Order: sequence, then structure tokens, then C-alpha cells
Amino acid sequence: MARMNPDDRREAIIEATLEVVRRRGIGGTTVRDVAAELGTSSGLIHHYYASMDELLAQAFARVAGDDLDAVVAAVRAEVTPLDQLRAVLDAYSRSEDPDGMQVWLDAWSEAARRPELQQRSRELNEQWQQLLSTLLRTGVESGQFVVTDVDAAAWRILAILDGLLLQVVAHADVITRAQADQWAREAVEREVGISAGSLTQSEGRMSPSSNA
Amino acid sequence: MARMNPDDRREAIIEATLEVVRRRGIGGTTVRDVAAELGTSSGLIHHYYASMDELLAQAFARVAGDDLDAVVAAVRAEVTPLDQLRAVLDAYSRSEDPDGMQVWLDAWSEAARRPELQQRSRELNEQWQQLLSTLLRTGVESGQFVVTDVDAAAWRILAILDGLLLQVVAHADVITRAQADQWAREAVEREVGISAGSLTQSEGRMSPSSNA
DNA sequence: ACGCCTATTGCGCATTCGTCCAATAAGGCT
DNA sequence: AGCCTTATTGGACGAATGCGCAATAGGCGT
Repeated sequence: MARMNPDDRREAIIEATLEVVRRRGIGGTTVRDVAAELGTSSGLIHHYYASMDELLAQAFARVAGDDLDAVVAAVRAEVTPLDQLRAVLDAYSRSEDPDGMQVWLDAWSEAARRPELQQRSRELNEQWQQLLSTLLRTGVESGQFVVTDVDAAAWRILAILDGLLLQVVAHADVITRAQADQWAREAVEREVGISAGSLTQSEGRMSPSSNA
Repeated sequence: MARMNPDDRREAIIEATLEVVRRRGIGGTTVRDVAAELGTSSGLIHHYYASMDELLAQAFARVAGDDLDAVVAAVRAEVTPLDQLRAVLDAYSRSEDPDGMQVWLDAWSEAARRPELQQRSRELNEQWQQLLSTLLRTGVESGQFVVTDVDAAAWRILAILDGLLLQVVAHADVITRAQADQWAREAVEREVGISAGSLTQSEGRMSPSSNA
């Protein structure tokens, strides 16, 4: 393999790792698989990542961090809390392919056995929690939302979204994604005390990138 | 180890497997671990279960079925829909040790790659869904619950409970179990249109006038 | 009491894993 | 050109895995 800039190499390794993880799952990913996917040797992987645990944690942090960044950007692009909340749900519902969501399930499952993964997962969860909490708080302060306990509401919304993701990934053909998405929206509407349908997708307002 | 009736031995192996799975997770369970837990040899395990996959699948089917049976029994023991709903939440919140819940996460994660697990997981999910749906329907018919879409409500409740389970298992020290449990109860109360506190687990049926 | 069936043992085999390391090659610098 | 840093290789190593198998022992029918 051609010599490469260290930063680019690290990046390439992460991408190759994610490709394998999507196919085999976190628990089924080996160093040799990643090396083969990249077309290099296994030793090179360890030259850049001290342990397999660290590599998997960084790969997960990468894909999860991208998701979070996308949502943060989508929220920042809106002004009213209602539009921001809708942006969060839109981003969540159209977030990548089903294989990408499988990574989350794997991460939660493997967190108990991989310390670094658990640490990353926890950090990201807290950031989601904070994003939603501040969003709800501004909505309450401006009088658009009616929420008695902001933290509790933020947590419940996260639980609903995680539950949606779980059902769609694990039991794909029992529940359609669109249906789950709609039901999640109704739950959130009730949670923040706005009228039904307020959060329905793209109501007179189209998101800039419509393709997936 | 003393010679044992084949049926009893198979049962003992399943129980030992579950004990190990609760501690190490599905992916981290080995034949030797099960044998050690049982106090026998690894060869014995293979004498009764042809492969490790078969053993794990049967063990999961067993524990998941037990959980469901326990909830069904708890529901049957109550008469009013409100008490039944409370029974479901009680059973869910006190279902075994936190380590036992790790099994569900593992199962969901591996479902995508192991057809037997996915099939079993799907069946159980549908049974939970049906249990909740009929429970809610009778509550609506008797006028105690106010629910516009029973199926949607049942699904949302399941999503909340799964989300609760997920957070507690994956991020144990970020959120306390009691707190998550309380928040889930509040969500369910809102979902079925009953006053706050109605589902608080307490032996004495308090009048639904207490606040949070 | 004897013999047969099989539950049970304990080790070995082949494989695969993460990790490590000495050797090699590539490319920038003087 | 020569050198020197380091990206890259490819295999070795030890541990751990699922599984197979020959040997052992416990107990029931006769």
C-alpha cells in the first residue's frame, strides 16, 4: 500500500472499520477484517490504534458524532423552538440506512463489555439530553411549549426515539418506519403540549436536502 | 457430577447458561463458562446441545418467555384495567437484576444477524403488543382510559419501556433506575389519559389527587 | 451379581483472536 | 547521493474459542 499521510491513514482506517462494522456488527469485527477491507496489513492498524477497543470506540464516536453534528446544525438553522424540535425529529427519522442504525444497537449492547465504547456512548447520550433540554427550556420560556419537568420530558423523548430505532432495526418487517415515525411525533407533541399535527413532516417547509 | 435425568439435565444447563449470560452477555458466554457454572465438564454441554448457537437461542427463548408469562400472570391477577396497567409496569420495573436486562440488548443487537433470535424476538414483541393493546381497549371501553388510537398508544408505551431499559443498562450511572421508572410511569399516565400519580406503585390505592 | 447403556469426563485439536515485533521500503532533508 | 525518520509489512506468539472423541463411571434391567 502506498505511503500515506498519518491523518488521512487514520481516517481511512476508521472508514474501513465502519464498513466492516455495518456488515458484521461491532462484536463480529476483527482487526484482520479491517485490514482486508483496507487492503493492507493488520500490523498497520495497530500502528495507529493501540487496541481494538480504542479503534471500535473511535469508529463509533465518528458515526455517532456525525449524527449529532447534523442534528445540531439542523437545529441551529431554525429559529423557533417548534421548528427546531421538528428539525430534530426530521433528522432522526431520515438518519442514514438501516445498517447505520444497527451500529447504535451494537454499541449499546457491547458497552457493557468495552469500557471505551461505554464512555463514548455515555458522552453522546448526555449531549443529546442537553440539546433537547435546552431546546425545550427555550420553548417553555417563550410560551410555546407546556412542560412541567423539562429534564424528564427530554429523557422521555429520547426514550421514544431510541425505542423507535430499536423496533425498526430489530423487527423491520413488523413495523414500517414511516408508521413508527408518525407515532413518535404524536408522542412528542403530547409531551411538549402542542396540538396534534404540529410536528408533521415538511408542512409548508421543505428541508434543503431532500435525498438520502 | 451426579448422573441426572436427561430432561432435568437440559433444564439445568439452560439455567446455568442464563446465569452466565446475565453476567457476561450473550456474546461473552462460552461453553467452558457454562460448564464451570454448572460444575461439570464442557463435553457434557455438547452432549445435550449440538452447538453453542442452539444453546444460546434456547436460553434466550426461555428467559424471554418467562418474563412474558410473569407479566401475563400479573395482569390476570388484577381486575380493573388501571390495576392491570400498573401490574405491567411493576413487573417491567422490577424484572430481575439489571444484568438480566443485558440479555435483551444483546438479543436485539444480534437479531439482525441471527435468524432464530430475530424470529423469537419478533414473536415476543408481538405478544407484548397484543397484551397491551387488549388491556388498553378494555380500559377504553369501560371509560377509564382515554385513548384515540389504541395500537399507536400500545406501541409508544412499549417504546418508552424499551428506551428505559436501554438507558438503564447502557448508561447505568447516568440515570438511576427509580428515576427512569418514575418518568416512564408519567409518560404512560399521559398516554392513557389518567391523572398524574395514578400509576405510582403503592399498595394502598390512593385517590388520584396527589401531585408530583 | 452381572452386564449393558449412556451420562459424564477431561483432554486434545484446529482455528481464530488481539497483540507484538523485527524487517522492509518509501520519501523528505541536507 | 546518502541518511534518517517512519509508514508499512507479514508472520510469530500466546490465549481462548467451539467442538470431537476415547475413556470412565454410575445405575437400571435382568
